[in-house]
Amino acid sequence: MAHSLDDVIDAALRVLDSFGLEFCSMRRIASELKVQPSALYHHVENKQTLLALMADRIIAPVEITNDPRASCLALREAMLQIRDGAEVVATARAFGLGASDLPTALARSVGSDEGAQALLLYVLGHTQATQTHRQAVAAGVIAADPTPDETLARGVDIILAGSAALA
Amino acid sequence: MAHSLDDVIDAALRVLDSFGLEFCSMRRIASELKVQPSALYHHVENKQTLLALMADRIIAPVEITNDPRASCLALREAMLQIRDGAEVVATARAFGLGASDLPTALARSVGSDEGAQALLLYVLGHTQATQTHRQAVAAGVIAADPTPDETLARGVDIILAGSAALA
DNA sequence: ACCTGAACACCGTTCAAGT
DNA sequence: ACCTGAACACCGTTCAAGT
Repeated sequence: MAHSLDDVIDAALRVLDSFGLEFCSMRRIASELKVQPSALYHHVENKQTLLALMADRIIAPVEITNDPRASCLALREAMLQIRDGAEVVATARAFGLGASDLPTALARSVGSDEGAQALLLYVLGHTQATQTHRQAVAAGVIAADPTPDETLARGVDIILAGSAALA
Repeated sequence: MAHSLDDVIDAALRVLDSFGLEFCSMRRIASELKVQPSALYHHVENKQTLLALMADRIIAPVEITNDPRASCLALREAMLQIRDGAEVVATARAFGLGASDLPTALARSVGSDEGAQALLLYVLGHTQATQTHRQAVAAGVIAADPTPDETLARGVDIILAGSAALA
């Protein structure tokens, strides 16, 4: 049966979660769908746009409310649901693709554009560090950290306090 | 004449600046040195460690002083000297390689670890955005921004104010 | 509309062998 | 110590052609 764009994105996210971004190739996604690699290009222009669509799907469940602190924690949770989720979202964002309403929505609830940007970059970077650290632990390369990774909230509070002070 | 590790890093940075990270392959670096690709593996274990060495070289000129604001601006300047410089430093850092003393030095002058991490992630992300934006302008994909990119200082000030407030 | 098959121009890395 | 030559197991993307 013929596949849809959504099927492609689903398959891509499955491959991502199973093998990681490094091995999330067009060819693997195609074989996950039991289809030739060239078939993917009927649904998607290139790999970059597929990655942007994946990023959008990853952050889809996060609601940006009036509470920027809660929004940041929700963003983190959403990205942690899938392997290399933060890296995918960060790269898509770095290339100016996808997730473009998220920073503007954050800016509204923070007050300043720079505060919102700092907040977003901090959450992305911090969560990315969390995920690479977890993978290193899982691979046995490193020992599990005694302190949990709930330092995120503190960083968020710092940026929010600074935004309020320089409003 | 036989090449040294430094020659390899030099050639890699030359290829990076000319073609960008996307095309900075081991094979191109080798051909820049007029050498077979396999020859590189005599100097470097794999591509990742070479990237970390490149990152270290890029940020080598930045001095971390007691003035975190000046340190951040210096870091930005250093990364802007070379094409995709911020991306190289960010990726190397994300993988836990290279540039590892920089955040600790920053933390000393900021007070809190979270403040230093937020500062670093902000500078890396902001500078990366600057560079991709500039490349988009150079490629004619987008019009030059009317406002210059000196919003970095404001974001830095926000994070510093927050760090001081929550000390 | 959706896909196949084949091709093009690449990758990173390994390894025996040369000097 | 430093490098060559050849190979292995991959990439992303294009394009004519099929149904």
